[in-house]
Amino acid sequence: MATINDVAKMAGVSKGTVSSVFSKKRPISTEVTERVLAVAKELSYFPNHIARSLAIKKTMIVGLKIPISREHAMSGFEVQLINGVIRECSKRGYRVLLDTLPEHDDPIHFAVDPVDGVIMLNPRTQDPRIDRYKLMQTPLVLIGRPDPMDETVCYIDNDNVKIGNQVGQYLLENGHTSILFLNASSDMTVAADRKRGLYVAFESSGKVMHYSRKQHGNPTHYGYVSLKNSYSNHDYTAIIADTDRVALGALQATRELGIVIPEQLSIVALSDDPVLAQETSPKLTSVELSAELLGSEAAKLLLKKIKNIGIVQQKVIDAKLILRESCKMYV
Amino acid sequence: MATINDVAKMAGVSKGTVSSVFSKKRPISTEVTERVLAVAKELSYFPNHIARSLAIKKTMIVGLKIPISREHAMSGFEVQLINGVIRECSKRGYRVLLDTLPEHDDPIHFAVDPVDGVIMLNPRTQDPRIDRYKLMQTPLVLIGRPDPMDETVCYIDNDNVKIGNQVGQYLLENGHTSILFLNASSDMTVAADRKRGLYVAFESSGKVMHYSRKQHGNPTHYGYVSLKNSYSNHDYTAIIADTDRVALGALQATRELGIVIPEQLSIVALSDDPVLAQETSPKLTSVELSAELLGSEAAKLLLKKIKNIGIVQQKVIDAKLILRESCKMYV
DNA sequence: CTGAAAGCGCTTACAG
DNA sequence: CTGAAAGCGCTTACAG
Repeated sequence: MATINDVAKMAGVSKGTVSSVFSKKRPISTEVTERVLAVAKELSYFPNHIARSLAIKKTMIVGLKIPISREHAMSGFEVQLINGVIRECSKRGYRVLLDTLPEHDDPIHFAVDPVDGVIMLNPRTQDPRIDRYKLMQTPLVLIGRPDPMDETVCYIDNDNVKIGNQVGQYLLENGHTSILFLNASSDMTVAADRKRGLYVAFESSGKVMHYSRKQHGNPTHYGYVSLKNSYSNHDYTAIIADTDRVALGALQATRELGIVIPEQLSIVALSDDPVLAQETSPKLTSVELSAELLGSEAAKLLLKKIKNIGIVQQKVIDAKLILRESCKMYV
Repeated sequence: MATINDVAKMAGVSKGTVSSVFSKKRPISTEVTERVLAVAKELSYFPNHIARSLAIKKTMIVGLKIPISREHAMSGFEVQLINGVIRECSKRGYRVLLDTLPEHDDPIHFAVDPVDGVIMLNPRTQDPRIDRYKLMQTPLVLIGRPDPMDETVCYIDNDNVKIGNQVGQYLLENGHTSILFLNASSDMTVAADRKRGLYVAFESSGKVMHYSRKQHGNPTHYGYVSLKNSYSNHDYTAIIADTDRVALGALQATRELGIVIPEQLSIVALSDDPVLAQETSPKLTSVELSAELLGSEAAKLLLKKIKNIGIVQQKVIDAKLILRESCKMYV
């Protein structure tokens, strides 16, 4: 690969000049410009992004830290979210470095990446990475709230307490008396928040709430097995599934069990791929988390923070319960 | 941000030594190691990935060029494909730089990116980027064949002629007499290839094939409008939809038109999201392109090529027609 | 086991 | 409008 030096020599100019004809940061006479361009073409010279980044300390790349399980495909939620950040970034000329590598807790392996800022999905409790980004002064925005809460960090989140509460309310108002909550795994703040919201709704109702947490593994399988194993011993009137894929598994179990939805059992999913939810039969009642919006708002905020490192801001994205066909109204 | 120089000075060693402590490329005494680490921690030093990349000429990042429309979400095909490359890359410690930016045809804006190689989805006809990557000696693998054909470039592809042919055969064998082919837009090699395969199947059959090409815009809308506008004037017995989203649109039109599937009209989709295809009603007969496999094989090949720039290799991924419920068998 | 120095390929004041 | 030189933050022979 030819370097800026090669073309400078062959064109008989300084590398500063070559640099300028490519960057247009200072005016160069047309004759020199043409000569340089001709030589560049002849030598197949292309500017080196890395060297440039090192010099100007900016890459026009945004890092997206998103833990994707090795075994399963991305969920609809993740896909939409990625979509949101890509779209927003691409609008402003940024590209996205997808980082799904398992995190080293060892700070020695923490390097400052070739990015101008990072978006981090689902920070863990006490996530050490948050402090590290602070130390390296890398602009950071979380999707999902930091735990413990820290108002000096930027984040975008749903109000998951509210979501849990709302779904609980809805079910109660429609006469449900016994529900099964198939929650996310317990290390996620969303799981805790939704559970809390739901509890508040049920607290004084006297109704029964069964509870289960996802351990690991295939979400569809989780939904399937949970229902299959426990339905006969309980009289659920409704089940709340952590995601649409969990709901899909549950749906399958109901078919095999001969349970008819929503007459004998209602299902609501908490995270929803709008196109999938409309194609299931019955169509899935679900709460729309607006994953795409979470993503694009996170990107917007990050890009703002990259321009102006000082700002700290949080934003909660509204979620709404979309009534479709999988829930029975008892009243 | 502290640099390697700062810690070297404060620890009273050379930067080569600091470098070695972090990279472990040459042995450093434990006492020096500890001192350096302590200082690094105190100064919040983190190695700079960019500087390192410049020095060693390697980034452990793979570029993925994938044109994603600004308006619509990624298709299931794209999602699975991305999944495949991410998974494979992440296994080997590589990260993925997602580049959805519109390509400048202007070679001036072509820079050598901070990547060790690139995967390019759907190269255009006469794609000038292919030559440019050759010139910059960046390992490249295409997903979709180069057009015109060039056996010196690495690529992974389905056999789209065969796919078109197979679907045509299947429809013919089942007694279909008039079909509508809702093809992809004409600038894609897949469109030409599938059309050719289909033609070959229909050639001597005496059956009618109506043909339409996607212009742009929403695929679901394309399927919806195409069917809605033309069904009354023709007697299609089957329609072939370029993707499952096109099929979804067509399905919607059939509902509004009161056409019952598959009794009055059969539908087969050419690109398929397995989970979606199973949730539609009726379940969609479709050909599985194995997008995830296309992605992971492309990544495998690229990683191989990064190790050994010399190799050139092509691979065709088998597609299979999955019979579900949306096609009637007339015989 | 460690250091001094050149080098990776750019950019950018400073000077003219 | 252009050049010479320092600098961005690392790595790596070479020498000891």
